[in-house]
Amino acid sequence: MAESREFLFPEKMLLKAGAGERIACELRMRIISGMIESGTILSENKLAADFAVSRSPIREALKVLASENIIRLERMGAVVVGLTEKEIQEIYDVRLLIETYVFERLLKMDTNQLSKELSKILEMMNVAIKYRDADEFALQDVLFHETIIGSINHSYILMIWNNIKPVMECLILLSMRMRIAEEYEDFTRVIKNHEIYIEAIESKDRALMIESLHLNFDDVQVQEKVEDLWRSQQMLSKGAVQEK
Amino acid sequence: MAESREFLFPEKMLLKAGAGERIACELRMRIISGMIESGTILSENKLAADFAVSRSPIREALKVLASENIIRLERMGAVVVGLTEKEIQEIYDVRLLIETYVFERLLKMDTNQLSKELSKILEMMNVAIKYRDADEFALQDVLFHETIIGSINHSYILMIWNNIKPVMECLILLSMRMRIAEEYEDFTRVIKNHEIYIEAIESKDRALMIESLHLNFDDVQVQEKVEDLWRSQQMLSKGAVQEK
DNA sequence: TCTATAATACTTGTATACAAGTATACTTGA
DNA sequence: TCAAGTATACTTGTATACAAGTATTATAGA
Repeated sequence: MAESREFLFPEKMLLKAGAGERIACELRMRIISGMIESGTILSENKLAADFAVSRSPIREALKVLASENIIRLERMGAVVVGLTEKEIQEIYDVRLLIETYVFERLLKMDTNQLSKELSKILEMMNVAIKYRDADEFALQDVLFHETIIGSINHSYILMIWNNIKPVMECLILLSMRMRIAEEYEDFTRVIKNHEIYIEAIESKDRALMIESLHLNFDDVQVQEKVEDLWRSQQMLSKGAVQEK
Repeated sequence: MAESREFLFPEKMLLKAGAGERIACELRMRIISGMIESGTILSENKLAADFAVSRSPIREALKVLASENIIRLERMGAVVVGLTEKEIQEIYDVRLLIETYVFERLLKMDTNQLSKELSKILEMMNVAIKYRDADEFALQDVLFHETIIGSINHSYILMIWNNIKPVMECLILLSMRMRIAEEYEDFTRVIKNHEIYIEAIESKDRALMIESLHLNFDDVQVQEKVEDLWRSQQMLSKGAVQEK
C-alpha cells in the first residue's frame, strides 16, 4: 500500500529553494487541491509550528500566496480563498490573452531556435509518459509554454506569466497526477496538441495556433470540479479507502 | 525658495500603510525617477539604517520591488534595474492589452453605473487642475483606469493591473509634476481624452475607445527620457540650480 | 438568565539576534 | 613585485523577542 505523501509539491523542484518558497509551494498545492478548504483561517504561529520553522519564512510565503489571490491577508489571520471554477476560467483567459499576443510577435521573428527548444521539451514529455512520471510531464508542459512566452523578450509579458505560473503549475500537476494512472491516451493527445502548436509557430499560421491553444486548454483544463481534486489526490497517494 | 522634499512619494497616500509599504513606495519612486541610479547595489542593512527601521520592513519592500522587476535580488545585495524606455513601452503594451480586453467585456455589460463613477473622477481631476495639484491629478488618473478595469469583475485581469499599477503610478506622478508648472494646456487635453474614453464606453464604440486609449497613452506617456526625470524633479523641488 | 465590563489569549508588525556563506583586503612568503 | 592563503567585514536567511491591537471568554452585577 502506498504511503501517504507528506508533501504535495514535488520536492525535487525545491532543492535549492529557501524555506519560504518551499512552504509557499506546499501551501499553494494544499489550497488548490482542496486539502485546505476555502474559508480556513491560517495563523502565522500555527503554520510556523506545523512546518517547524519560524514566522519569517511563513510571512514570506503568505505574502506570495496573497499576491496570487488564493489567500486574503486580513487583520486577524489569512483567509483561504482558493479557486472557484470561475477563477480557473479567468486564468485561462489570461493565458489566451498573453499567448495570443506572444504569437503575434513571433510572426515577425526568426523562430528556428525556439522551435528546436520546443521539440526538445516535447521529447522530454514523451520520456515522462514512458515512465509514467506525471510530475515531470506537468513540469515540462509548463516549461513548454514558458519557453514560448519568454522567447519574445518582453519583460512585462513575462511578468504576467510569472504571476499566474505557480497556480497554473499546481493545476496541471494535480490534473496530470489524476489522469496518468488510467487515462493514458490523454497524454498522447496533449503531445499531439503541442506538436500542432510547434507547427503553427514554424508555419506562422495564426488559425492553427489558436486551434492548438484551444485544444490544449480544453485538454489540460481541469474538467473535474476543483473540490474533487483533493479527494482524488488522497486516493492516489494513500491508495486506501477514505471515509465518506 | 522651495525646500527639498524628503519623500518623493505623496505621504497622504501612506496614512494607513505599514513601514514596508511606505518604504516600497518611496524606493520605487526614487528608482524610477532616477534619484537612485541603475546598477546601484542596495543592502538591507544600509537601507534599514537610512530609513531608521529594522530589516524586516526593508526585506518586505525589496520583495515587492523585485516582483515589479525594478530591482533584482541577488546573493549579495539587491541590484537596481530601473526602467529603460523599452520597459516603459512594454508597460503600455500591457495596458493596451488589458484595457482592450476589458472594453470587449464592457460591450456586453450595462455600463451606466461605471459611466457615472468615471464622470465623478473626471470632475475630481478638474478640481485638481484648478488647484494645480499634480499629485491629486495623477492619482485620479490612475483611479480612472483602475475603475474601468475593476468594473468587469475579473480577478486575474485585476491582478495584472495591480502588478503594473505601482510603476504606472510613479511614472504618471513624475510626469504630471514636471508638466503642471508650465504645460497647463496638457492637462485639459488629458481631460478631453478621458471624456472621449467615457463616450466610447457609453456608445460602446470600439474604434473610439482605441483612439482615446492611444491618445491617452501618447499624452501621459513620458516623452522625456527617463534619466531626465530626476533632474527635473530636483529642479522642481529645490528650485535651485543643479550642477551639470 | 441576560448584559456589560474586564481579563486573557491570540493576532500581526517590527526589532533584534544568530548562523552560514561570500567577497574583499591584508598578510605572509618567495 | 607578485602570488597564495587567511582573516575580516559584510551579505542574506532564519529564529526569537517585544509591542500594539483585537477577538474571545469569563466574571460580576442586575
